[in-house]
Amino acid sequence: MGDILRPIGIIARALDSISNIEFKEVDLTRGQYLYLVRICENPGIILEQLASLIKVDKTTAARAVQKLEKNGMIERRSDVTNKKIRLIFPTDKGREVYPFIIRENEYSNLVALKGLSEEEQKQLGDLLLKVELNISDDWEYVKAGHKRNY
Amino acid sequence: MGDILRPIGIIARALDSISNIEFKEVDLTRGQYLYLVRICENPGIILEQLASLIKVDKTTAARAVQKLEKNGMIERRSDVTNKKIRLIFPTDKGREVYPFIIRENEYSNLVALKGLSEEEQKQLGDLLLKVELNISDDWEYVKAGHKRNY
DNA sequence: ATTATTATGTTGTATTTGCAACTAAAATAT
DNA sequence: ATATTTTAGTTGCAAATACAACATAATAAT
Repeated sequence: MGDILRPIGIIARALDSISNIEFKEVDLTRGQYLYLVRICENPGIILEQLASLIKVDKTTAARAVQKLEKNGMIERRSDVTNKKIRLIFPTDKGREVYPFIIRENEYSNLVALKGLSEEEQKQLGDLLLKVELNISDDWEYVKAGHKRNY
Repeated sequence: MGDILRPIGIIARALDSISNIEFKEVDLTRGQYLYLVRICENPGIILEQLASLIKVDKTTAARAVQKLEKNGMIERRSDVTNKKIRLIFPTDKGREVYPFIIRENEYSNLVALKGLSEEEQKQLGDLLLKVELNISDDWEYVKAGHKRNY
């Protein structure tokens, strides 16, 4: 069976590295674009959902969101029915940055898929979604402190 | 055109997160397994090659290698013909850890590919290699300080 | 109704990551 | 032969990341 972990890691690091360099132009520091796009697309999302969506530790997400708030990109509102949760929304400033992120991501996607047929692109996307589903469970399991046996 | 950046990022973070937790058992701190496997498979590799292979900043690789050296996992030897480079080799201790890393990675790979047919697995692997090639050039380009226009 | 458990979020601390700037050897150009 | 550029590696700093431990609200169990 072929290994997919390594190419996936390589591609992910390369893309993330490129994005982080390019998003300095819109005053986003390392990693922040990840959170901001999700918040723009899911206004009212809560922290734990956000962390789970991105697959990042919740304390990392917490500090990223704190920083986005401090920089005026997002704002948090308390819920009326649930005093514990804090709903996260993009501000106007955050919404202005959003198209820039999308444009960059679309371009990187274009570069990544260069030379693949329409059919191949679709296959790749479909297969990656399956892999994402497969691995998500193990991530939650291991993060929750459980031990996989193999 | 479907987006592949997001699933790839999600999968990569999830897998890396799992690995980092599981490799504490063999006294590897975050990220170190990445370097150690490559060094074991390419004994005598130099730092810049290693960084480029993994797609990580060379200063990050430098510090990871320093730490692996301090912990007795790898050793560095100077080259006779080239005074500038330092060849990196695994130690016996490093070589002992290697099979553990491989076993964990193979298991994660298995989980990731669950439910995919042999044919699909092969396709996915082939397509990812193409994507890796596509994006590698842009990574080198942007890391070298150049600006992409899109 | 009270207790136990889970869900959501935060802070302390240690470590990793990477950009900037630098040194020096090697390779290339003049 | 000398000067220039590229290659390889390092250190200073600032920031991100995540584990541990915690607080408290919400939910479930008794």
